[in-house]
Amino acid sequence: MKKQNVSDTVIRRLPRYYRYLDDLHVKGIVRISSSTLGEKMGITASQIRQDLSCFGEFGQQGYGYNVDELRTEIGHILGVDNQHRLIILGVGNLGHALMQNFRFRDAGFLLEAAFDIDPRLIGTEVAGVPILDYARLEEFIPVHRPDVAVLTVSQAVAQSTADHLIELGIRGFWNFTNVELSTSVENVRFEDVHFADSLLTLSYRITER
Amino acid sequence: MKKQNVSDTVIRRLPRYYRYLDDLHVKGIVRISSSTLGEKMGITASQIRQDLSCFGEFGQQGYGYNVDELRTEIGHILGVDNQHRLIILGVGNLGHALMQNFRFRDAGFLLEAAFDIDPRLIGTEVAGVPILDYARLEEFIPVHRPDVAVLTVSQAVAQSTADHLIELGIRGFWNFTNVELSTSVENVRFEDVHFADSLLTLSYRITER
DNA sequence: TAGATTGTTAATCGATTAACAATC
DNA sequence: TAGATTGTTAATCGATTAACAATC
Repeated sequence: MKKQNVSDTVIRRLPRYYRYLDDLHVKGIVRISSSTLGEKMGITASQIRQDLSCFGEFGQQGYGYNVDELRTEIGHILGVDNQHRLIILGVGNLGHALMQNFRFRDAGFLLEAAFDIDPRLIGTEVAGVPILDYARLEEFIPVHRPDVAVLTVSQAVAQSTADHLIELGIRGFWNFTNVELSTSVENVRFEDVHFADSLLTLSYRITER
Repeated sequence: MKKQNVSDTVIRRLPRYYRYLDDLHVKGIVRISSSTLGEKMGITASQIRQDLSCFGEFGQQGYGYNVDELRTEIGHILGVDNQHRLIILGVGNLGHALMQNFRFRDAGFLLEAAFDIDPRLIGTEVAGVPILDYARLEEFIPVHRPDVAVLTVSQAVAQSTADHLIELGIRGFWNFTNVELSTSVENVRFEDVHFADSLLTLSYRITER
């Protein structure tokens, strides 16, 4: 029975299921039971079945789950076959690293362009993706209609850049600045990658007390 | 009354408190109540007081909290004044970006060196930090005794690199490879930064259904 | 003193685990 | 058919919120 609103706790586990299932698939494993998967992942079989039940019925009694099928279903739930379009704002070290290394395709995203204000970067390409002048954003967005903006600008301009992009219609932000963004506009989603927060929790855990 | 084992949910909120308090401190704000802070952060005053009570009593009835004092206390709990030492494994785009941009100092870490196998990188420096030959790891670690290794190597060698480092005594890993690491050695902590998982949750949230 | 706000206990809510009938 | 394993309901556990006496 499908749920209306699935809790954030469940959503945050989906990519992990997706990764494990993809791995099993690559290894040529065809079927898996919730208990075997649970063992591998270090969680209970109950949790897996409970999580999946939010979205439908994907298994078969006495058999378990077809790995490829379940992987595809979870991918679908996550929206990886939606071909979301995305742009990068700020081609510093981190923006550049993402352009060069991150498999946007695997997450179902198409990287259309990157933007910067540095004249030495504008007009060049990284991994086949053009770096355009930030000033040309306003003409670019209505034409290409990207869904998501990756924010790899400096902290100082993070909020103002976001505001500008929201005004132009962007509704999803993958935020790498160590700033929490906010807006009064409806349906804008921020996904923060807080490096510092992550390292600090590690610091806590290795601190003797 | 201090708790023995503080739950992970609480720990993961501490860096956020730390950030907000630091911000208030920089803005020159001296005191704050749990309700005002809660409003700013979008959480309840109850939660703040409950969270803090795991570690001690930091406020004063009728007054609230001294911003600078509470910030310092939370920093202490997180271990930022421990001067943890850290090394980077793999100076690709991402390793390089972290060396150049990330404020390790602010998180209480001292970046001692980076390691790579590329002869074009070995012997050079980034932001004043030397890049050394991976082959020299075994002589380096016993001398400098780093606490944490940042893993920015390729997926393919992630687990084997971790195994090697664990053998040499490293007990904390800040893991940027999209692989989940494991070990049978006690007291080893992994903190994963899963870019793909993060982007996939954003994908879910912007997908119409 | 009166008002404000803490730390903590109790109540509520949500998430995880266990149990089991249904069924492949 | 018998064994295995699902999806779901019920029980448990943990986390969040509310309430309030203590007190600055």
